[in-house]
Amino acid sequence: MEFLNDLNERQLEAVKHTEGPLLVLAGAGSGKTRVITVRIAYLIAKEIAQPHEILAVTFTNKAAGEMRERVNAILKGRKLISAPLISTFHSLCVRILRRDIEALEEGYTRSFTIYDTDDSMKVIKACIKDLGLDPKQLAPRQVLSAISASKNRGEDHEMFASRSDGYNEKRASIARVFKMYEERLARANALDFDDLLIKTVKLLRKVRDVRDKYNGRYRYILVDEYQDTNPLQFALVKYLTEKQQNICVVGDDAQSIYGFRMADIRNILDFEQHFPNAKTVLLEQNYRSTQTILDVADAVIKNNLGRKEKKLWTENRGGDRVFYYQAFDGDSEARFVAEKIYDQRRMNPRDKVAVLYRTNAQSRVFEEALRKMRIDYNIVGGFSFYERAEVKDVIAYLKLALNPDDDVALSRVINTPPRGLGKTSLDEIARITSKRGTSTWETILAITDDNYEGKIGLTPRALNSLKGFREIIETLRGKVKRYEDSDRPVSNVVAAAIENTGYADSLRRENSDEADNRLQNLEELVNAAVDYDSQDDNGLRDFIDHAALTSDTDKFDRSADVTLMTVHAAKGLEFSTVFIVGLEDGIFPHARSINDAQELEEERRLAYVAITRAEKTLFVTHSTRRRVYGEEMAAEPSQFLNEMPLEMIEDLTRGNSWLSFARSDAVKENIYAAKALRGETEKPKARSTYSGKTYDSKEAVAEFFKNRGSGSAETPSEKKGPSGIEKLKEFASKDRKPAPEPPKGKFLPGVHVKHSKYGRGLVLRREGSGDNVKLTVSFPGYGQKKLIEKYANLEPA
DNA sequence: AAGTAAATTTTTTTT
DNA sequence: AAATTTACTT
Repeated sequence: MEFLNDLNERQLEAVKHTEGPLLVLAGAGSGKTRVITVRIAYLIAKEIAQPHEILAVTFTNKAAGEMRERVNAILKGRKLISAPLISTFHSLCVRILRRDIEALEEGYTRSFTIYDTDDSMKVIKACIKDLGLDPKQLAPRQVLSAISASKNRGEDHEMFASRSDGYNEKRASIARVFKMYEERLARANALDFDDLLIKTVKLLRKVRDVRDKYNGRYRYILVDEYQDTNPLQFALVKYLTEKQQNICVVGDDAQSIYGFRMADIRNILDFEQHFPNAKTVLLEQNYRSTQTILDVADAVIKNNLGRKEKKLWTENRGGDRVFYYQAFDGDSEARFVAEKIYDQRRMNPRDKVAVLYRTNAQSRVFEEALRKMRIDYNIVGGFSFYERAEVKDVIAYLKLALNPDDDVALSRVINTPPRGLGKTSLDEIARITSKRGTSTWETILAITDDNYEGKIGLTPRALNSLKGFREIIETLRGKVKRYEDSDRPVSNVVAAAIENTGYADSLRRENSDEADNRLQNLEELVNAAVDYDSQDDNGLRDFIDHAALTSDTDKFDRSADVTLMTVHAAKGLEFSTVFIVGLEDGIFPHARSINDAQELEEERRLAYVAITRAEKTLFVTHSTRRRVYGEEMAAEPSQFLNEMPLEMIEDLTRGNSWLSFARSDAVKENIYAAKALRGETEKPKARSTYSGKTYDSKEAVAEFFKNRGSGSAETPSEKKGPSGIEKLKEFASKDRKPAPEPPKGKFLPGVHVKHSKYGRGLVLRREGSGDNVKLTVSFPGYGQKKLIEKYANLEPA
């Protein structure tokens, strides 16, 4: 068993402890995936378990795929009769439900449809409308996330309603939507992402036979990224391991970054209580990064309270300092990154580079800069292939063929391509449907029947179109059956859904570049289907499930030289060189997390994840101005930059930067200010709730913007002159299209003001004119406030 | 009914 | 700035 040789003692301990519950607390880069994969291989090679008796669960398809690959690599050469099941939580649930959901006796059948977030949103919107509620007051987005959060806590709509009776009108409205949403999903034989888990847990809880079956089937269960499990996933694991207790979980509490999806860090912290007699193995040796990078990461994460103490160490030598750059604006930040990548690629062509940002919206400028420099890059996230409208349309036809009660799919394609069934006709069909209380498809069947008795407010032409649509779907359904046992069950039907529904013809008639492009995408979909036919002998059903459960983060290509992605998407990956960009207050940490201590800690863990992705070289950048919603706003450095040890940072900014100011003698002499810069003056209690800029808490430090008379990041040093802000403006007018001349003597973005209640703050944004001027001002300790200039009584500060 | 222009909103993070 | 929704033509 030579594959055990390159494990350290701790890792070996984790691999060999096969019986009973095992918790592996694995720090970043400590060989977590290696432990899981080797453990699987060990179980098989030692014949402790048959391959098919092993279940490994991950969160992403990407992780599952990689794990599968690595297990295969270790075991290559051995003839195996079966394979371990390595799956995501959601695919595992689909697999179980496709077999056994009918045992739940809730009316769901095995041909249920999966609704993705988009589909769910459509149902929510329809519910809000049909209940006569105002979508302005009850944002569908909010409703959806409230419902999802509730579901993930393990509640149903009745529990939600019972927690909300009485005074809270909004909650009561949400409860009504919740109820209707559930009814509609049930009627459509559809499950949303949360339901996949909920129904599986329910099934295992209620039906003894089913629970026994899966308990018997999977004798060894492994869970990756256990710190990201939510209560439902925990329940699932608990039920699946009930009998044998051979559960091995691997995770790192410092990398818990899915709180917004109800992930509960206590699952990992309390593992020993949940599973008595659990053994715990701590992996602290890091094989990925330099000591410098680990020290920086550690300095940042130390600011979180309540975590399992864990100190990573490495045998790797010190390494470079962390490179820092302050840019003038988003474009120059991107240009800097592109240039550095260019240099890096020339010096070390084999090294992989990643650009990590907080939100997907930040990717654009970096894409443009890289394209200008002719650097090939790969981008993870954003638009996925399966999210394209034309692909979703065709998939909707296929879903409809498998489950015609799927109302969302039906409404998507009933008039796509246009068949003369406009709003009026669709409203009438909806009216009859809600009167009958059936699915839309059944209404269509009824009213297109020549013997239909009821009143139909449809024009003969519309009714005729409807008959045509019915025809199309029924033909497609026939094809699914006909090709089921052929050797191309998927691609034949996919092709039919494109050609025989009038979809392709309609695109061809358009005769535009755009339409051509869409046709090409559909060709790609057919290709994917052909692939699918040749690889697995799974049917159309699996193909559709795959499309629903595969996400954009799954398309990471390890061979790409340069990858752009969010920090979330980067979890579990590693790169020689990492750029963490947009380290600004309000971006990273995100503005929505800044006023909540818990969420701020999650942002900090996110920063920790980002830093620890780097093997050799780490760049951190921020910009002093940033476009948000199309408007330029002043931006302050992220508090996470403050938390990094200044002596480990090398400033690459040309001219003065926030960092050079932070280190300047003037500040160093003022010990208090220096400490403030490092965030060390906060009272312990205020610490975790503190939301302002730490260096701003001392007046001397706040002078920063004023004092750096030598100009912006881009301007080489000059003699002291006008204020920094004026310099910035001057620079702006030279470098780019002349900005509209702002009114003089007013509170412009970038100036500090004084407010009677909130004290000193920085103007971020100014909108409107005359008496209607609205200002967005950031007050340390109070967060961002929107003020009407006329009434706010601000003074220059 | 369908296409276009105007207005409005949007950004966390993801299975 | 871009995308989505609504209002308004034809």
